Amino acid sequence: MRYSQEHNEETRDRILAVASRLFREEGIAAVGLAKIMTDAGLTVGTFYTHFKSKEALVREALRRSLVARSECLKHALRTGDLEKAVRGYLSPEHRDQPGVGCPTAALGPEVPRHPRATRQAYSSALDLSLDSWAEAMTIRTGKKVGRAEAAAFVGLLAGTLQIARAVPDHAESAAILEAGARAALRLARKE
Amino acid sequence: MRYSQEHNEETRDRILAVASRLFREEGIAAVGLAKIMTDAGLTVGTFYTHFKSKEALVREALRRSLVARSECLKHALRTGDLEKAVRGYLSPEHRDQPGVGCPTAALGPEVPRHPRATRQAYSSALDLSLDSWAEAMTIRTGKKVGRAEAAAFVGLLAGTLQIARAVPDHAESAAILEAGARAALRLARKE
DNA sequence: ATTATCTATAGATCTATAGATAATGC
DNA sequence: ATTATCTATAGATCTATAGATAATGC
Repeated sequence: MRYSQEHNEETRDRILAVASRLFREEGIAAVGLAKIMTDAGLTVGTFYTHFKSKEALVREALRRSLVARSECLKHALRTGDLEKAVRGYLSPEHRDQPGVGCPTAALGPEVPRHPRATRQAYSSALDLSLDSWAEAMTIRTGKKVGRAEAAAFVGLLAGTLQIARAVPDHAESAAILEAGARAALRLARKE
Repeated sequence: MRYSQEHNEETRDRILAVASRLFREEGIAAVGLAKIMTDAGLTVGTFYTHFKSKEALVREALRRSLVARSECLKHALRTGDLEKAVRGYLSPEHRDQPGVGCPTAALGPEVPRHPRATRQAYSSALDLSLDSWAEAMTIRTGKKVGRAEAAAFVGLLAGTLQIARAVPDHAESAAILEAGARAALRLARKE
C-alpha cells in the first residue's frame, strides 16, 4: 500500500526508537530484527523497506541515542551544575534503566566490533556530550579542558556505572555509585 | 573412549582458554559454541561432556580471565608502582589486544545481562583486582582506600579503554589513553 | 502507478541432545 | 565397563529476499 511521507518517517522513527532501547537493554548482538519489528508493531519483512541492513540500523540507533543523551546532559547542565549532572549519571535510576541511559555504558565494548562507519557515527555523536562535559569542566576548574580529558571523565562515569550494574550486592553497588561520583567531582575540582 | 583425568582437565582447560579469549574479542552473545570447540580442536558435540551449559562456560571463563588479570596486576604492582600499572592498562598494546585484556573493559555491559550466579562469579573474582588496586592506592595516598573507591578507579580505566577502542581516529584514541592515565594518577595522588 | 506491508521461505547459525564408536582406566 | 569423542539432528532463531496484496499519493 502507499503511505504518506509523514507516515513512513514515523514508522522509521518508531523502529529506531525501539532498536535504540533494545540494543541498550540486551546488547546489539543479542537482539534480532524480528523482536525489534514486533515491538514496533510490524513484521520482520518490512524492515528492509526502511533500512539497508541491521548494521545501518545499528549506526542510526547509536547516533540517535547518543544525540538524545547529549540533549539530556545539556539540559542537566543548563538547569543545574556539573555536580548535579554527575549525580544524575551515577544514580540508581540510571543504573536500573539502561534502555534509556548512556549508550557508552550500555554498549561501549560492542562499538569497536562494528565496521568503521559505525565507529565513526559513534565517535562523532559522542563528541556532542564530550564538548558539553568539557565546557562544564572548564568553567568549574578555571582551566581549559579538552575533548580527550572529557573522554576520560565520561570513561569514569560509564565504567563505574557498568560495574555498579554488574555487582549483584545492593549495598556494594550503591557504594560504587557514590565512590564514582566523589572521584568524578575530584577530577572536576580546582587544583 | 576413556581418557586419563589429566587429559580431561587439559581439555576442559583448553576450552576455557579459547572461550575466555573469544568472549573478550567478540562478545559473549556473538560467540557460538561451535566456534569455541573448533578453535579448541574438538567438535561441538563434546562440549556438554565438559560443561553443563553455555552459561556455565561463561561463568567459568569470566572467573578465569578475571583471576588471570588480577595476577597480572599483582605482578605489575610487585615489580613496579601504581603508575606503571596504570600506564600498562591504558597502553596501545592493551587497547589492541582485548582478547587477553581486562574482562571488564571487554565485557562490562554484558555481565548484568547474565544470571545472578554469573554476576556473583564476576563480582567476587573482580574483588581480587579491586583489593590490589585499593592496597596500592592506600600506600600511595597515605589514606585508607576501600573497595568501592577502587571500583571507581577500575571504572575509569575500563571506561576510558573502551572509548579509546571505539574511537576510530588514531591520534584521538592515543590522546584519550593519555588523558585517562593522567586522570587516574590524579585520583591516586596525595591530597 | 506506486509502494509499505504482509506471508513465506532460503540458508546459515544457535544451543542442546541422542546414539554409535573406540580407546583405556580401574 | 567406562566414557570422551564423533556424527547427526532437533527445534529455534538469525539476516535477508521474493512475491502477493491493497491502499492511496501524485
